[in-house]
Amino acid sequence: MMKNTAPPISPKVTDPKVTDAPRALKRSRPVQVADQIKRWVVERDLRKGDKLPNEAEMIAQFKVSKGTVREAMRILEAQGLIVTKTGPGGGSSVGEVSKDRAMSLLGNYFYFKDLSLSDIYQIRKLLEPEMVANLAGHLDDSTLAELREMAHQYPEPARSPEEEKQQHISSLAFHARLAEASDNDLLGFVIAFMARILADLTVYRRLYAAPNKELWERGRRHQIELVDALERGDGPGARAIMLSHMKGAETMMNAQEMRITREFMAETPTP
Amino acid sequence: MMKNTAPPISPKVTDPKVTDAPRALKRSRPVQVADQIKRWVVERDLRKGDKLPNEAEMIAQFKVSKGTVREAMRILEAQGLIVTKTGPGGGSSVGEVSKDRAMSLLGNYFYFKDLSLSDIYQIRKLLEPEMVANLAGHLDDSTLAELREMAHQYPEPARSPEEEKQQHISSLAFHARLAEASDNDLLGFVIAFMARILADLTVYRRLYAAPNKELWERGRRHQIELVDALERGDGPGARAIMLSHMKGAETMMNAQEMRITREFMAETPTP
DNA sequence: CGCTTAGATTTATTATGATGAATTAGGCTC
DNA sequence: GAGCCTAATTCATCATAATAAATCTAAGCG
Repeated sequence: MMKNTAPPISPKVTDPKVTDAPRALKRSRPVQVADQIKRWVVERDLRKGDKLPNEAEMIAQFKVSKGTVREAMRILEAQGLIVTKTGPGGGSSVGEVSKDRAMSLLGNYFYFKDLSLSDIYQIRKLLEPEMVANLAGHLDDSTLAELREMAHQYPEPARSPEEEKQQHISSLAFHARLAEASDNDLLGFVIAFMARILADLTVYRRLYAAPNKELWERGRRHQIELVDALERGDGPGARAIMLSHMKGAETMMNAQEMRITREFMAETPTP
Repeated sequence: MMKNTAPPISPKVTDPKVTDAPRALKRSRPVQVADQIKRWVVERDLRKGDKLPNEAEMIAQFKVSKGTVREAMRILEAQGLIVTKTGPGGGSSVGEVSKDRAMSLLGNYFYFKDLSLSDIYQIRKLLEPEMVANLAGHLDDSTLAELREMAHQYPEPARSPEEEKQQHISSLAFHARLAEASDNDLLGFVIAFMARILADLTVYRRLYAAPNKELWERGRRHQIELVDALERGDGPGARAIMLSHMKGAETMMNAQEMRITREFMAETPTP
């Protein structure tokens, strides 16, 4: 598609090559080159795995030095848009942005923002029930089995703070797994992102629920009932269970007054 | 400025051959350096504006060449974590990630994801009513005035497709402005992000509502009533109006079956 | 005295070329 | 034909030098 010559997209981005003389915007050359490569990719509708020209060609194409090209590549690589390999058949190619990287980059933004737990739970209470209502009856057997296993992973209440923490993280992984199955990618992403923030809080700030046996037991029962409801396609039931679960979790967390992790999110190296 | 003396941070210059850790990842040197700088920043709890060592010091610190340091800087810059200036007193400093950049980076992720309009509206219907309920009674006069002006900007139905488009974008800007005022940064961000996606769709794909006079008039009335409700602190009323508005907007959009923009989100150069 | 501006200084930016490392493809041996 | 070895290709890193941009200093001018 989009085969013809004229680019149909409005170039509100100040093209530094075209408008070079009068309005030299103070974007560095590597950034300009990176932008040009982005446009180049979009215009050709390249997809994951499609290859880009090699370094030498780029140098010739853009009339810049090798260092500049390399810096441009690093920019694109940092954004997850390309991957680069050495050797014959190597070079740079289009790489789809991983969910992990997207969450890390977004996490960097909220590093400066001081999110509160109630901020997060306000959204969780809205989104997670909706998501499971969508999911009911739409999960395949292997996913259901996986969820069921996660729900049953800790049959007993925690006996140590460390175990408590593990259970909390495991519970968040349960939610992240649900999010992964969502048909609505944006909904799933936001939910998974919140789960990750909470997990990071748990790890870095030793945030975990006070060892309240009753609340914990109810949380576990919720997970199991939820999987049941999902399996039998009971959307409203799943929604209700999740809402109840969110309220319970919020109660547990609210005991902890806590601010968002002051740590740039590390990218988990999963190539 | 910076206490001189010994290099304070562990300069575990990982010689690519001698990686002490068993999980020796094949991360390139620029990436390693970038990671170390990130750690360095976090450990000192540096904030926006705090300065990093200059190039020469980094070269000495990390025992790498100039080019490697520059590539590392470009990585951090691409993520919005640092800004660099030339000249005396220049160099690199910590820069907080702008909302615009965060949205662009996240948009790159969804570039590959084919979001649908119904995906977006499913979430809007949940989040936007909640947000305005929070906002009621919490807006200062200038914000209210600003919103009111936006709501009144187009007193007449559009007479041309181009005007229609402008009105649609203006309406989205109204929602983005609301999101900006949200106390809940995450909630505000998600809503602003969706508004931006829809705006990009409008611009790039000529997506705008069919010129339905009645629906448009209702949308406009909604905005005005909403500002009124916000001003008098009527949370439930604001919520109801927004929900109704979202349903109306969804109806308009659903006429268009449309997929998300196939365009990397351009960063608007707003320093 | 105050303002302007020419120059010096600091710092990043770009360029060039040489050497090294990683990976694959193809050929060679058995 | 399987497995190893060599060679070719491509990026990765380093080193050096020249350039450009921003700021500071202070001389010069009115």
